[in-house]
Amino acid sequence: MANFLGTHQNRLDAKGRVSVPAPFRNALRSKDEANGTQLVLRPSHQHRCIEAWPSAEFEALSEPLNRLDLFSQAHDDLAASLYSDAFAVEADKEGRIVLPDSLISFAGLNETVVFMGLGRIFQIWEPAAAEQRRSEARERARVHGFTLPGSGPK
Amino acid sequence: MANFLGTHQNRLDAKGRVSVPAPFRNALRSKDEANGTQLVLRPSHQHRCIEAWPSAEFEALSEPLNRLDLFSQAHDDLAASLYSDAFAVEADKEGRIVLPDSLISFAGLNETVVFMGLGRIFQIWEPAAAEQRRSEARERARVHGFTLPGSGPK
DNA sequence: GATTTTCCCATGCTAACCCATGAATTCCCA
DNA sequence: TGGGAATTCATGGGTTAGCATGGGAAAATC
Repeated sequence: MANFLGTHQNRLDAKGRVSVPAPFRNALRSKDEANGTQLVLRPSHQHRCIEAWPSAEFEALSEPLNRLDLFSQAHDDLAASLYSDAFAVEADKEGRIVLPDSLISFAGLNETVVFMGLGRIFQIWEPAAAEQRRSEARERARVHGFTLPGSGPK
Repeated sequence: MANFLGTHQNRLDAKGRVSVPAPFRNALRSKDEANGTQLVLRPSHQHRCIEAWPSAEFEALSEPLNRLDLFSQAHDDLAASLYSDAFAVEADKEGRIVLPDSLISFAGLNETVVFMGLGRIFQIWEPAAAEQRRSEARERARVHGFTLPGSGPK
C-alpha cells in the first residue's frame, strides 16, 4: 500500500497545469489501476489549500452519507459541503492536471506550488503557507506527544 | 526476527548515495521479502539525525491514523507531521540508498555517516553527533538501571 | 469566427540503472 | 594450518530513461 509521502515543488504554467509529482502518480496508479489518474479536488475547510482525493478514497468517504435520509437537513448540509465545490480531474498523458481557477484563487497559488503528502490524500499549497503549516503541525503534534490512539504512551 | 544491531560507518558520495550496511540489508530482506519500497526516511523529532523505518514498521506506526476522522484536526496535524517530511527510498542493486538533500542538511551530514542500529529501526548520524549521542544514552540508561517496561522488578 | 480547452510533440535536466574496480573477508583444499 | 581462490562489500563513474516543463495544433465552446 504505497501512500502519499513527502513534499514536492512544481510549477503552475500559464494554462493552469501542474505536473503531479511522480511518486504520487505511482501511488495513484497502484490504487486506481484501471484508468489514468483520477482525482477529486476540493477546498480544504481547515486551511487555505486544495485537498486532493483519489477517487476511491472519496467514494469511501461519501459512503456514510448514503445511510442518511435523503430528505433530511443533515444530508442536505453534508452533501452540499462535500460535493458542491468539488472538481473531478484527470491527468493527461504527461501526468499533469489543470487546477480550476476557483481553487487556485482560494489557495492563493502563484507560479510555484507545493504538493504535501498526507498518507491517504495530499494537499496543494502556496509554498510559504505550506512551510508555515508544516511547522505548525510539528508543533501541535509535539504538544500531543505524538500519541496515536491505541499506540500507548510515548 | 533479525533486528538492527551495532554501529557502522560508510561514505556518502557526491550523488548523495550511501551503502546500507550489509547486516542491515539482511535484516531488511527478511522483513520485506516482497521488496517494494523498503525504507521510509524521516527527520527525527528528538535529535538531529535521520530515522529509517522499514516500510512494514512505518505502516504499523501510521495504522492508528486510519481510525481517525479524516476531517478532524488531530488527523490533520498528525498526518502532516508524520508524512509530509517523510521520504520513501529504495535500495539499488548494490544496496545503496540516496539521501534527500533536506535530510542531509537536517542531520548535518558530511563525507562519512554513521548507521546506528536501534532494534526495529535505525538512525543515520553525523559521526561526532553519533558518538555524543551514544555516550549520553549510556549514561542515562545507567542512571535508570536499565529498567524496561514489563521486565519485572528492578 | 474568436476564445478557450484538450491533445500531442519537443527539450533540457536530473536521477535511476548498469557495469567496473579494489579491498577485505570467507571458503576450500592441499 | 596456511595460502590461494572465490565471494561479498563498499565505492566510483558513465549512460540512459524518466520527469518536469514549454509550446503549438486540433477540438470544443460560446
